[in-house]
Amino acid sequence: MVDNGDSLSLDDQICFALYAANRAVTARYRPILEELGLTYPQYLVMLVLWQEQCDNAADISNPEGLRISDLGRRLRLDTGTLTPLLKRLAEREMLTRERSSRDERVVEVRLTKKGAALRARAQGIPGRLLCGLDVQPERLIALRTELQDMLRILEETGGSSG
Amino acid sequence: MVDNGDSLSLDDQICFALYAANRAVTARYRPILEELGLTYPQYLVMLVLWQEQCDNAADISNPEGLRISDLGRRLRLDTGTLTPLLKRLAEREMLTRERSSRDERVVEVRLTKKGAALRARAQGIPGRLLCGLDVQPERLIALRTELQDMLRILEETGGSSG
DNA sequence: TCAATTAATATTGTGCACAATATAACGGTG
DNA sequence: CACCGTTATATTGTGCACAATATTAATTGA
Repeated sequence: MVDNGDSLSLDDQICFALYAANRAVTARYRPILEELGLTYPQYLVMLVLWQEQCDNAADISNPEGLRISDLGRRLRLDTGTLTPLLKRLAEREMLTRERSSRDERVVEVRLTKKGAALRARAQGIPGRLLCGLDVQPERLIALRTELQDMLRILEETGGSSG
Repeated sequence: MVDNGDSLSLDDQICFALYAANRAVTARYRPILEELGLTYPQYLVMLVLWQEQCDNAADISNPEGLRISDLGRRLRLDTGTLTPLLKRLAEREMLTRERSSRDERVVEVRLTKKGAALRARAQGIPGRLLCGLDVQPERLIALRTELQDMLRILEETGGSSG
């Protein structure tokens, strides 16, 4: 079973392994996130906002807010995905969307109290997921590192030449 | 940077690494598959059909065809995804959808000549992708194995108990 | 100052994913 | 045969993803 990279067998394709594993993990998250009223991409957005709030804990007034473009950079998502997603989260009062007064093009996203409070309920989620998984933590960390490396390589060797 | 599984940091989450890497790989495929007029999930369907055709090479008449339910099992997709996808591929004459005469519930999917011929043009795709990627093949195979293991574990420890 | 350019977000359209439900066909039992 | 539970696929509705385009605001430059 040598993989010279030219096989068209489904089972030989790393791309399919990635595709199927990703959906399986998302499916595992789904019922847990449903308790919080979040979809998986919405959860990722909240993770960024919660992180941001921690980083800005020193500031009292937190005047900045996170731009949609910054969210997009972190999550690798564009506005076609983020705009409606953020509107749904805003409808549920998890966050606010406000035009920046300094630059009217910019929309600043901020957690509401409700959104910030949700963090406590999300705290146990990563643990609960790994819990049901019979895999050594070191192996998961190794896998994560490999995936991050691959992502970095894919993003660095970007566009047209190949 | 210890990961006890309780971090809510985006960068610590294997789930995000999986999510982002999957989309990055899919994005890398997109322009190549566009040459064949296929989306990425459509490509996966074609992979299964091409494989099936190879396996049945001994049969001359190939009366069986692949059931939608079999496709779904292999790709881990349900009819809500597959039915419209297969209709689009049928419109483009890549495959045919026919009710089984023996069991009218079943829809049998078969490659057309055009669909079968596309295999030749797809042959080089895995190679072209890995080519632009500065990663040792062994590392990719190891990553694939890890992902397949994870998928298996996720599917075995299935539903409600946790 | 005002046209041109750039930047940030929004909108539109297509194609997945998936939950929930519907439809139709099979298979067995009385 | 009529009834019933099961199986296979289809349909509907919601929510991503992403390409392409539009909109509005800031910036630059004659």
